[in-house]
Amino acid sequence: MYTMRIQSITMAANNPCTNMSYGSFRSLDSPDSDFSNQLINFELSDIFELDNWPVHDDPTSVVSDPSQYSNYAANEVVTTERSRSYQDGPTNNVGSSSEKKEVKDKVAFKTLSQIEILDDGYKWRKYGKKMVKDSPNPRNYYRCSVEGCPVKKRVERDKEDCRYVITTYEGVHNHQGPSQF
DNA sequence: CGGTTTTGACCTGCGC
DNA sequence: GCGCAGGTCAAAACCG
Repeated sequence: MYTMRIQSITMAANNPCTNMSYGSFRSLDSPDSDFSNQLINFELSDIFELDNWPVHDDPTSVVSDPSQYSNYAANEVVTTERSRSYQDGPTNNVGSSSEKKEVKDKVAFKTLSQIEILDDGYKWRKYGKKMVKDSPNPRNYYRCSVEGCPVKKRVERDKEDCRYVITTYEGVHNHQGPSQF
């Protein structure tokens, strides 16, 4: 589990057809972390699908061309939790054949936005809403509308600063995004 | 009329 | 075992 506040996101080598995009975070905080104040390179498709790229302060100005995200300034908290190490490769198939709990790829980010439903390019269906214990704001649960797609997301307002919306994606889309190139 | 939202009930995991 | 909290289900309502 890594948590960091992003100073900037730089993308390079976009290929919308393959979702194989690379970029880097520059972290602002996490002083205890190795990530502090250094660039973290990642394969974009590891963390979120291209069409899940966070919408920034002005959600009405969603950029449809991923190349325009290059050097996009941000101030978001990104938390990733992954079931497998991409450095090690997808070889961890030995040992307990049936894991009791399947840990899925998970990424959360905080966005300054007046609206909670940010258009990330996918079609979502709401399936639940809950009040959470230590927050005055309800948490909304969404599932990808595409049949068979396991991706879910949770959306809630930041309890500390309700100007922010916290979005958590879980899982990886098993289909092309609705915006076919 | 079909897809989406709403919302109370139900399920499950966890701490005590 | 019990209670709590988070997550999901599903029927009814809603909407284009």
